Amino acid sequence: MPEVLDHDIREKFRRSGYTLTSQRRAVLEALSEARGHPSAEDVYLVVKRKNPRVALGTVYQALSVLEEIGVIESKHWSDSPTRYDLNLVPHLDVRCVRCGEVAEVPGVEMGDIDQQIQANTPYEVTRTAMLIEGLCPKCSGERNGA
Amino acid sequence: MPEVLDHDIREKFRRSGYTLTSQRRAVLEALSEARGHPSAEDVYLVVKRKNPRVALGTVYQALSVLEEIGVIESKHWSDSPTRYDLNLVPHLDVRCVRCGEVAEVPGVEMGDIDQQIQANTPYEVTRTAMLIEGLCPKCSGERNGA
DNA sequence: GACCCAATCAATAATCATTCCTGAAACGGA
DNA sequence: TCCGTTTCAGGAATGATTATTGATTGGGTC
Ligand SMILES: [Mn+2]
Ligand SMILES: [Mn+2]
Ligand SMILES: [Zn+2]
Ligand SMILES: [Zn+2]
Repeated sequence: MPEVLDHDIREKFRRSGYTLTSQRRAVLEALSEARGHPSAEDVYLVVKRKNPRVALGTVYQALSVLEEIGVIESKHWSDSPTRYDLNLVPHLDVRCVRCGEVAEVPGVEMGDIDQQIQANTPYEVTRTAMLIEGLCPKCSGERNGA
Repeated sequence: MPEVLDHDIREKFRRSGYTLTSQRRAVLEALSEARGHPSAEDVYLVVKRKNPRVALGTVYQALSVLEEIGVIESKHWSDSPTRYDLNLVPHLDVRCVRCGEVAEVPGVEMGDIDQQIQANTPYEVTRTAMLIEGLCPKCSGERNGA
């Protein structure tokens, strides 16, 4: 198991005032095990394997705290529960509309889109995100096969 | 009232095989009246003013049909019900995280982002969208005033 | 104009992700 | 150890959306 709880994470907890409880640690570990982009439910199932007493609500709370202090990120697709991501480096993710699998899309240059957006609206822009849907190779192949 | 039911729309109904019922026409009209980016509930309230018998479920059904045949578009933000838009020209919209108001963001050049995305994933990309959140001028001003 | 059939509708129940609530437990400092 | 605060587990509640179902409608046919 990689060193999930590095200095950076401990520091973010310290600065935020939140305590690093065993449940929050467990959620963090589950998130790094389930190397994909798990939903709250997915995380819950992993956490429960080691500690059957945790409730789904607790996982939601923990995820919310972790996101608030900037340790994880959430991504939202319509027609799907929220997915969580340990990868804090800005990047794009694509979700298969058929099976739900999420994969990263590296190497896309977004350029100055964010500045362009801010320059063209009187709103104070607080968040921008690229939403990508598609068919994964497996589902794309099965479309009229299997 | 502008000519909402232009040739284009009638033609899309004809080609799809769906019939242009009074309820669907009412939803379309409500959508063009509520010149913003109304939710299904918003549309429902407008429709109900003229025909109190329509049910919310009917509005959802009508919106779904209208989107399917390409007469309207839906946009999704987390923490908000789906918004519907008569403006079919590709464009960006920003939503105020405080009051929920949606406004268009003109003049942003997305460049070849979509091609870049498709070139960098084995997925067959079926949809991309830019999600923008912010504070509208009014809410931004009130942040530490009013 | 009466009749027929398929499409559509209204009303309501069900679903599902997420949040809220409550009393109990754990933690940290005086 | 005692106290106040934070966190937790469990379960109920919420809110948007979808599914179900039986009734209604409307357009074509005789
Ligand atoms: Mn990712
Ligand atoms: Mn718009
Ligand atoms: Zn797939
Ligand atoms: Zn606002």
